[in-house]
Amino acid sequence: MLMQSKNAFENAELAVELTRGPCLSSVFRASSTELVETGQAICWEGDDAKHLFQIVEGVVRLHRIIGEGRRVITAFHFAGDVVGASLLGEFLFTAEAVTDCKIRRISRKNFHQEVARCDELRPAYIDLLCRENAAAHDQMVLLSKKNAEERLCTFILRLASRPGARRRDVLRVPMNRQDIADYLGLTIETVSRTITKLAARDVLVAQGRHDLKILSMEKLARLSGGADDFSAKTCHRVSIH
Amino acid sequence: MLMQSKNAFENAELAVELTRGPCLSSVFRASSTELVETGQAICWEGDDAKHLFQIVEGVVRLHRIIGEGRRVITAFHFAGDVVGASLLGEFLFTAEAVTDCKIRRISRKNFHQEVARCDELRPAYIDLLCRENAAAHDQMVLLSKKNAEERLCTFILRLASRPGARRRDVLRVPMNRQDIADYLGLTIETVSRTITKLAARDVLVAQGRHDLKILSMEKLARLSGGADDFSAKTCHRVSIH
DNA sequence: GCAGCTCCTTGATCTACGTCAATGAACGCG
DNA sequence: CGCGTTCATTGACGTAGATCAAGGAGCTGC
Repeated sequence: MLMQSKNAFENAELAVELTRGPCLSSVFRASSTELVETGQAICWEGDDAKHLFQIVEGVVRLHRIIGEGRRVITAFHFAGDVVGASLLGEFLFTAEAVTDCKIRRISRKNFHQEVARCDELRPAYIDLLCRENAAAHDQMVLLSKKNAEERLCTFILRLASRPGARRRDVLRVPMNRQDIADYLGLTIETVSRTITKLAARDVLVAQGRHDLKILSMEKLARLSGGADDFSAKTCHRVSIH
Repeated sequence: MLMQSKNAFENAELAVELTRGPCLSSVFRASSTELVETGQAICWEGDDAKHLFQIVEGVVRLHRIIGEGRRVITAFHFAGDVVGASLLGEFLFTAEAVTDCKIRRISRKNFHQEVARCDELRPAYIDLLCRENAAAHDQMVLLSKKNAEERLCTFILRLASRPGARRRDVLRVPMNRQDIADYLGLTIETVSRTITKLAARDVLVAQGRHDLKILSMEKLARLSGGADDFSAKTCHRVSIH
């Protein structure tokens, strides 16, 4: 039915309303959507940051290359997320589509004009910047003090906490092992081994390359190493149940 | 004597003008300065973020505690820096004085009123948030992909790039080894051994606990592992001279 | 349905860094 | 000024995770 075909779209809008308030999303509403195929870049590290993007559908990774073949994924972004808000002059990352994506763009100039013009937009923008900062801090903690198992569990919890990411207890993991490894500061082999180990402990089971069946959210939360502001919340949520 | 005491003050003002423009600093100008002794906390992780602080003099570390005795230092801040700008509800870190400090504070409410009121303040505030974000990204790269030597060299370069941090080729390092280790995601022993190794290679020499004599900025830059937006700049600066 | 990818898993080994423990240098205090 | 405390260095050893290498599983296209 109509509902069905409109669904992904509506979900994106909904996600936006829920996470950022209606405001920031409305800036993009006038722009037409562009299609970006899996693997294609949306913008490049070092380029002039002339645009901001909103992800309407799909998953995007942000990465930086350092030296010979070292890649760091600094963030994943999902439907409703805005990419490029926290930039001054140039892009500090390359953004690439992890899955086929629909995006909208707005020029940096227009964006800032809109933000300056509309009093309700400004707090939403500040809010976004602060959230990005908080996320970066959590990631610094993860990279600095967590072991492989804690990193993986934290990552899975983050994914699982997105509304609609789980269908029953099956979690969709759109990115491949290399993406996960580069995000968590590990190798592909360690990610793989850690998943196997978690399966042996009845925490979760891999079902194909892109699905994880979560057997125990409690164990996952306990193994995530805490103090990440997110897992703290999850712990809480879990212990209340 | 009065001159003397006013001197540090003036320098802080100057540092502020240079790094942030006159605007954000002016918000704090009405506030009286408070003294914070070495080791004392300025605010605590988890507390309501009711104030923002500006460091007038001294060095401050921001840290988070995770689990049993794991501490992550997410940033160091220096004279002129504003602490607590990128927060929504509560402090995401504990801030402590690394050296004796003078600080000023302003209530979050007043701060946001001022920012909303003054059109010139807003870009300065956005600018600050974006810079913090960029710094967090650089740190994520460091923690995720750099080895001990690259981390240390990057850190020393960052310190050395602050105006006035070097007296001739002697760099003041106000923090102790544990602070450095917790900032770089290493242990105190590894930091110590790495300094020794750099000394053996004629890159630098430790002079007491808190001074490093830099023997070759070029080597330092080469060993820092690049791609950190900072070290790129430094490389440039060095190669021009 | 099988050929040929790409991506993932598993195993064997290697190593950078952590841990544990002892010694030595700096700084404050009586 | 020497004594004690704190902080830093150095050494011996252990280990989590990287690296290297060999299958295996899952798509894609004929």
